[in-house]
Amino acid sequence: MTTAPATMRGPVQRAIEVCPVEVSIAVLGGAWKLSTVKYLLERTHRFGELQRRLGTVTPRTLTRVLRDLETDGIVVRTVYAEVPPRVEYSLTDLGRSLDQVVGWLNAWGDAYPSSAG
Amino acid sequence: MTTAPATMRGPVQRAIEVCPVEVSIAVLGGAWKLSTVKYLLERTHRFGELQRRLGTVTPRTLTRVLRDLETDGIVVRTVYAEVPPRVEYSLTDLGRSLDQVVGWLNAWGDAYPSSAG
DNA sequence: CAGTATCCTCCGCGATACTG
DNA sequence: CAGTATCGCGGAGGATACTG
Repeated sequence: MTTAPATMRGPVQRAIEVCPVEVSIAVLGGAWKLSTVKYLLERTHRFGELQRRLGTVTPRTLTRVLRDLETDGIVVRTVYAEVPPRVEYSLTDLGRSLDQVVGWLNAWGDAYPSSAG
Repeated sequence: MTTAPATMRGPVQRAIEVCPVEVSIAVLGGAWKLSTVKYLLERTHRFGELQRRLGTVTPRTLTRVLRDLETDGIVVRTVYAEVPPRVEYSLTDLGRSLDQVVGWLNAWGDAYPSSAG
């Protein structure tokens, strides 16, 4: 129904054997992934935009993050045949279905350190 | 207010510099962590119980997972001076505050593969 | 029962430099 | 602008064996 991954990444496959929450972590865990989704929930972004908003991510890492999210059916990559090159990243239906989840995790992470000293 | 970590693990510290969602991932990301929390939301568990319910986790890994969750203020470890030894793991207030999050992630992960082939 | 001790492998992620 | 190419390190997580 929603957008579906063509091939399944290893970590995701293995997670399915364990528990649904492990599937979520296999897809969304790892640095920069949820931050990227969070920005894409806001609006479509270009590669450089994402890089600047994320702050300290390297191009290589951001590329892999976006490729993973694309493989997992979260992100769609659109290339425009222009000069200079323009590539836009947006969310699939499945990606947009993360709206609530991202909201909760953002709120929980935001409240987290306040309980510490 | 809720239970607070005494010391802060490196990944969590670094995540704070980036985005609240990265904090959540720093605490909850990684294999077995959310599954463990999910079972502990159900009720208190002993070490061996958790190991059996998780299925294929090694003792070494489960120990580290539980120590991390303890350091991060999610889990409480209670040792009973008995023979044979008995150790029980339960959630802190902060850990219990993950109820909703775990529910969402479990539901999302459960629906995830159905959209694929 | 509830872990430790050792060892080892994979790969996530960063640093740096280069390109169509 | 939007990446790729190379290199390297640290740490997550498994395999196996042992212990208070």
